[in-house]
Amino acid sequence: MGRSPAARTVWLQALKEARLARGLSQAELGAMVGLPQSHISRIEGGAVDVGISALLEISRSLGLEPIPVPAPLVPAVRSLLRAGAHDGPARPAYALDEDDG
Amino acid sequence: MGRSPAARTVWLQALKEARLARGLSQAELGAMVGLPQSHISRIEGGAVDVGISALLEISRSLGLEPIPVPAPLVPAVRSLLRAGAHDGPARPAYALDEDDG
DNA sequence: TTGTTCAATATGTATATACGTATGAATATG
DNA sequence: CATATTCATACGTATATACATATTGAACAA
Repeated sequence: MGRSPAARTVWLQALKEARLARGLSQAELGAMVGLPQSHISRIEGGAVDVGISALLEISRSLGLEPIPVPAPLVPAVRSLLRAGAHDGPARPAYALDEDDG
Repeated sequence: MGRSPAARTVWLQALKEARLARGLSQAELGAMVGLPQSHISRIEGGAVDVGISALLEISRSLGLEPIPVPAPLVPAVRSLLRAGAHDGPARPAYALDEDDG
C-alpha cells in the first residue's frame, strides 16, 4: 500500500465527517464524483492509498478545498478554520468577525 | 490512469516550483522522502496519479502542509496566505485553482 | 564544429497495489 | 418472511511505483 497510513488518517476522517455532515451515503457521494461505493468505503477505511485526482474530486464535492499551506502559517490557518468551523450549510466568508459560541 | 489530469496539474506544478525554489534536485527530494528520483519525475510530469501518502510526504518535506479548507473560508485563507507570504519563494505555490474545463 | 564528462531528468520494464465489478453482512421496515 | 439501504470484502484488471538504463543539456577541450 502507501507509505504512512497515519499521515493520511486525519484527512480521510475529515472527508468522512464532511460526508456524514451532509447526510450523504457512500453510494451517493460516489455517484457525485463517478467512483463506485466500494472505493469510497476503502478510502474512508484507510485501506488504500487513494490517488490525488480522486481525493481532489471527493474533497471538492464535499465543499473542502485542499490548500497547501506553508508550515509557518499553519497555526494561523487552523485558528481561522476553527473560528469559522460551523457545520451548517454555507457560512459566508465575510462573516468572519462574528464570534462563535 | 487517474480521472482528471488537469485537476491535479496545478498542484503538481506547485510542488515542482516549491522544489526548485529550495534548490533541490528530484534526486535530493526523493532521498528526503524515500522515493526514487524516477517517481518524482513522473509525478511532476503528471504521468501518474500519485497517492495521497506520497503527496503528503513530498508536500511536507517542502514545507507545505495541505489542509482541507471549507469552501466558504477559502478566500479568507487565501488572503491570509498572501499576507504572510513574505519569507517564502518568490511566486508562492498555493495557487490551487479550478478544475479542468 | 565534434567529442567527453558530469548532473539532472526521463523512460523501459517488472511488480505491488489501487480501482471496478460483483457480492456479502448487517440493519431497518413492512 | 421479503425488500431496501448502507457499508465492507473477494477477485480480476489497470496502473502506480521501484529498479535499471537512457536521454538531455551544460561546460569544457581539442
